[in-house]
Amino acid sequence: MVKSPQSAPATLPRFRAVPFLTPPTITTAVLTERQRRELMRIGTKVHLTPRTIAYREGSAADNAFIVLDGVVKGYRDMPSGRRTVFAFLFSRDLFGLAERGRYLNSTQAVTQSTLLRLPMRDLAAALKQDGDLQFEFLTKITHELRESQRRAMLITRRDAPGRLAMFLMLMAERVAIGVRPAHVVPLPMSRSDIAAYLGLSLESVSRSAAVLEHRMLVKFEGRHAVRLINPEGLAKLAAAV
Amino acid sequence: MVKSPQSAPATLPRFRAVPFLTPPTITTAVLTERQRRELMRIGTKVHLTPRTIAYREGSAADNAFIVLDGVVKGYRDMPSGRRTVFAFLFSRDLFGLAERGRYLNSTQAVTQSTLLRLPMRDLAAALKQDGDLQFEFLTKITHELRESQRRAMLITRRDAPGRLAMFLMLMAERVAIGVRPAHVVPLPMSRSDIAAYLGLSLESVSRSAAVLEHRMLVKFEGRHAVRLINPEGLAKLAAAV
DNA sequence: CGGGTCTTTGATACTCTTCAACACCCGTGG
DNA sequence: CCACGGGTGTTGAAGAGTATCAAAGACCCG
Repeated sequence: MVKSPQSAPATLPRFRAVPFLTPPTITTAVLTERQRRELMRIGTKVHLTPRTIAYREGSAADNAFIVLDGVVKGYRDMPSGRRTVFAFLFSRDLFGLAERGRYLNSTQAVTQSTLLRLPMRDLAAALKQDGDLQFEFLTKITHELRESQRRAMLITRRDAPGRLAMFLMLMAERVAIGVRPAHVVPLPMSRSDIAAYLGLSLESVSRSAAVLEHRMLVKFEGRHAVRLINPEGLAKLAAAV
Repeated sequence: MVKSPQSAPATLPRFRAVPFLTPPTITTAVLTERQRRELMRIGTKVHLTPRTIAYREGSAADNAFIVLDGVVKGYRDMPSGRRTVFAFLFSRDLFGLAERGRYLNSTQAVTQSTLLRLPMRDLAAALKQDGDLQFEFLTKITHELRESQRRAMLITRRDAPGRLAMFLMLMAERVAIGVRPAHVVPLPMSRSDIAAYLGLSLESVSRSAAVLEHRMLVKFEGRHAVRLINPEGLAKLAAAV
């Protein structure tokens, strides 16, 4: 069986990131073998069952985390009881960098997950010493800033079907890095999580899904997968803004 | 005349950021004198008149920037002609870290501004060599990620007056760092910029401003300032979500 | 003082939210 | 193996709020 980069063993941490320098200048492979071992030395593996909370908003931010395997969501409960999901964190994502020593939002496992827990003090010390390693972190955080802006773009849209279309495109391109677009895209999270991510009501997500199906763009298969029937049409709708 | 940190001369760069480590661990002053001089050595000052574009979306991202003085906006034009403002960048803000050597959005001076232009290659080299300096950048980018998430929270709100209230609170706390809440808050940007930032129509912003005034929460003074009449009430409305 | 830009105000249509009831799926227990 | 129950997801109807189109008003600069 051929080992693809997608399914690399979750033993050593990696980053999912696009560097900001142009190709000819890239001297990084988004974590070298040595750097990954260094991170493993600093951190400890943590296994999370679905719905387990990694940390809560407001608690002491002693650790940063790297997702080795699985899906985690970062969210925040609003005073009104509404919940907002800021990000779905997948394998090779970094999270847990907080403000003034306190986490600003909570994180919960969506699926069975494995995390690498990195004590902030040790991590900070290691980063300051190893400029190249730290540069990878800088690249990664910048990448996450851009992803956050993409979500902001998504939320800016007013029409629910358009938002859902953009979301599906995001999920699709995540599983199809470099490969031809996957035609069946897994959706590990619940409808309610999707709604909280899209800033819509649960019902609107459901209706939008029906709209997309009626337009013959996609076909939802069970609760946790979509088949892309007409990827071009979906992309066109997603890009409309 | 006493020189406050707020009005420090725009000769040396600074960062506006909240560190992620807890106070006892903070060994940084958000750029030491030496680091600031190092950045000045790498970069060059650029003066921008209002409406001048620092760079355009899609162009080669050869430089990062630090705002020394003035206000700059980061925006993106959607296919539909709609414009989204992602961030207002103030003194001590960092911007221009791009993806794969291309800027993802455009930046334009809102007011007369002074920037420090930092060639990416030199900057990257300097950061890799000076772990402490790079840690400041990491802190700063993390700070901007949080600010991006705050905007996302803002956009998630459905009611226009609430969004505007949150925006005014943001602007107010920016000018009142450590000081008692300022009662007159400058709004350098146009209504249309505010609308693009809030994800609302221009008219909705105008109407929301009227609502806030009728509720005796604020009083708009001219086009570029607000007086906070009832800061607690405004904060309460802003926090409602 | 005048032109042009920016902003405010008004009326209508449209979409999403909300509340409510129903259908579905899955694990559990009989 | 089948029935049951709770969480999850879907569908329906009414109401709230903003976007849009249109026009008048305020402000700024030359």
